[in-house]
Amino acid sequence: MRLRIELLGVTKVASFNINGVKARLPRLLEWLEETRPAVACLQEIKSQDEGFPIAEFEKLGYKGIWHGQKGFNGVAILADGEMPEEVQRGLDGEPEDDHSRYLEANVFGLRVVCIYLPNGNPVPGPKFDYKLRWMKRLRDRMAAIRAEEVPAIVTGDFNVIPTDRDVWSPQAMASDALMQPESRDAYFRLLGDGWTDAIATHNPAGGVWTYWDYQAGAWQRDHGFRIDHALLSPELADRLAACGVDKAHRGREKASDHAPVWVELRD
DNA sequence: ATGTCGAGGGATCCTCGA
Repeated sequence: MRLRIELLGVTKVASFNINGVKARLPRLLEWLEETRPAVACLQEIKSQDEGFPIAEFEKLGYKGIWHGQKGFNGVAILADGEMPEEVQRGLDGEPEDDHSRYLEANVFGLRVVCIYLPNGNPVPGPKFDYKLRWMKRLRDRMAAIRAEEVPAIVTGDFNVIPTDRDVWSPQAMASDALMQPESRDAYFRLLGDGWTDAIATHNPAGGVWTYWDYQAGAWQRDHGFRIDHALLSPELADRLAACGVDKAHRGREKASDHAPVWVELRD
């Protein structure tokens, strides 16, 4: 019998852009066993629904829901010993949008939203326009969740570098969609609506990265930035006990280009 | 200036997306 996390008085919710669930499976299973989050939100599973290896997670005691598609994108929510109750998949407002980037569920008394926000490069262009429209649609949905006054967390790969303190070199990234003023404005509008950026709150000086490119020796040089976030509703913000980045997992063999982020919420 | 992955289609490489 595993030590139940409830005994510790906290619920750990983690997010991990895994960059391919099949390619990453050994690393992902090892991360779940070592860090044992109550809830794990996954992005970029890059798998169709029928190819998602749920049986491997069930062996570790996790249950889950997922929203995949062929080739790229795809999100999932796993929970330790409890089946997430799905609330919504996909965002309203653009019926022709067939990207699998949004999954929302109730689990462990929390509303958990797992997102993979569009990258938006190159700028300008249709992909950047899509990113900004998607952020508007996300804001609308998050406002509706706020109105429900439930303890809620929106976590995942936001593909937004919030401030210059969140990137190793603002100059090197200046033309990137991740830190355009429009991207940042849309992100800070979410915070202005009452959501708390957990990692930023606990690390006001910045310098925390969640992503290091595979190219140009970015990991070895610590050329990273912070784009994976956990946003807490007012009902949850006061319950934030700790948060962090599992940075060491980025340095392992066959690692994702992202490191997991996590929060611990007092019960 | 450049440096890498993962998936998919169709082929022992190319394209796309990041």
